[in-house]
Amino acid sequence: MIKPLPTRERLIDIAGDIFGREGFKAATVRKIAEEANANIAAVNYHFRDKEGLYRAVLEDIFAKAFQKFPSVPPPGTPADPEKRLLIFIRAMFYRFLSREGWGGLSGQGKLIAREFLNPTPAFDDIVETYIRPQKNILAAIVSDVSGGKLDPDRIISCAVSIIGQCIYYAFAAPIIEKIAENLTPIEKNLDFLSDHVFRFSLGGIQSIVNTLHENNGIIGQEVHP
Amino acid sequence: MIKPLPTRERLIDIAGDIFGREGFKAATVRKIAEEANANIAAVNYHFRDKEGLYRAVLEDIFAKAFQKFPSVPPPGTPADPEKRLLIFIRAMFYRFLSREGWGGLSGQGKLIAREFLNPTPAFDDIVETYIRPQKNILAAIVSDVSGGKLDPDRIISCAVSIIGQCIYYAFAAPIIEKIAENLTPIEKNLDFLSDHVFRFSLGGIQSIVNTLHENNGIIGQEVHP
DNA sequence: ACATGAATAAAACACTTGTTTGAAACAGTC
DNA sequence: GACTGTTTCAAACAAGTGTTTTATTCATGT
Repeated sequence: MIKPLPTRERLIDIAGDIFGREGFKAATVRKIAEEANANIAAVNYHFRDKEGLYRAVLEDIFAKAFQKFPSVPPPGTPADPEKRLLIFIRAMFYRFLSREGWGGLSGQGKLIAREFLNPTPAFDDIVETYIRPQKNILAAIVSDVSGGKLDPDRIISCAVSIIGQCIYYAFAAPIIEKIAENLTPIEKNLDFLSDHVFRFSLGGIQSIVNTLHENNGIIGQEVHP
Repeated sequence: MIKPLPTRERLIDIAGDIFGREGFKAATVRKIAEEANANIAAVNYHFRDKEGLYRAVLEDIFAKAFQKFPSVPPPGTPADPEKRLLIFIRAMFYRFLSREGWGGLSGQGKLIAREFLNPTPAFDDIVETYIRPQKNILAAIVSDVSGGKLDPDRIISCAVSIIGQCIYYAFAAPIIEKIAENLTPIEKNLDFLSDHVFRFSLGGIQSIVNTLHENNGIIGQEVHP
């Protein structure tokens, strides 16, 4: 016999899914309350208003996922730069797409994607608490992998290239499913995808290091437009 | 003296912006009509209903952008695979982010991102008409760049990695702006960004080719979780 | 000048939305 | 068992939504 979650928790779980699937405005408190088996007024009682519920959802989603899938190896585990890169990439995939992460209630992943697209005021705190530290971790890894040969701007460019690949799988899953069935980012593909992005990115970084001397923008100057 | 656009066209332009910024549900026909200097009833008169307007917007956005920034060199222009890759990447960046593309009325880019996240029925046609052919073009380029050494699944993986990098810049622009000011994907950075993604991806493809013999999943097997 | 159809305008309609209200049910304590 | 604070519930409210209606203006061809 499983103890049922209290109303407040049920609301947060369901709301994360519905907010993500339909967006803040389109999601209605009526539907959220109904699917959570709660009364409509429960939202206002527990969270003041709809936005209060949304803030609670956002905080909950990030706290749980980063706790469950940390981006760095456990303390005391020595790891060379390449291995740290793989760990980082894999954590990202699992966080976004595994059943234990945001892939289970699949709307939750979309909620975050929506925040990237149109950050709400509530997201400012999240950026500082979770996103920026992640950027710094990855930047350090990229710097190490490149042997310290890259300037800050190029390090960040590479970091964005890496994150972009990972997030795109989560973000564009419905389209990927349509035009590349085999790569649908579901549980059993996560290791393959992590491995692919890892290798692709290693080569990418190396390539940036190797072409450092070339004058930017010379290549293909005559390409239109 | 510039001839003012007819109401129908003004509605499509403005609606693309507002739909993108706020989402289909949150965007109101009142606001769209007001900003387009049109009457509220004009939407229903010209497009039957709100969804009709949305469909018109979607079709318009894709038609214009792909006409303005084609992914392939002009007919009769011979180009080696690498050059075709650069052209493809650059076209993507300009389509998404330049003032002449979807970056001007910046909501339009977001509208497409929203469709990737949550495709509406109206998007099915777009996928077949525009997206799938793009996938095939890029797949052919990747295959050529790799010297024909990659199997279909890996080709598509690489293609997704490339597209992911490009789209991520458009999609996550607000966050990138916050944590990596120098790389804000605005007009003057597009060539730098195209060049970066081009080099990164060339190295990435090469790396996938070079590690073809390795058994998938062996690397980092003991990595948690 | 007139007739005809397309385009615009203001007002009204039916419906859904988030929120509030006041009463009822529940839990724990003395 | 009565008291108290917390939680749940059904009903009502005010604001905002997409759409329809009806009348008016505009453009064009004869």
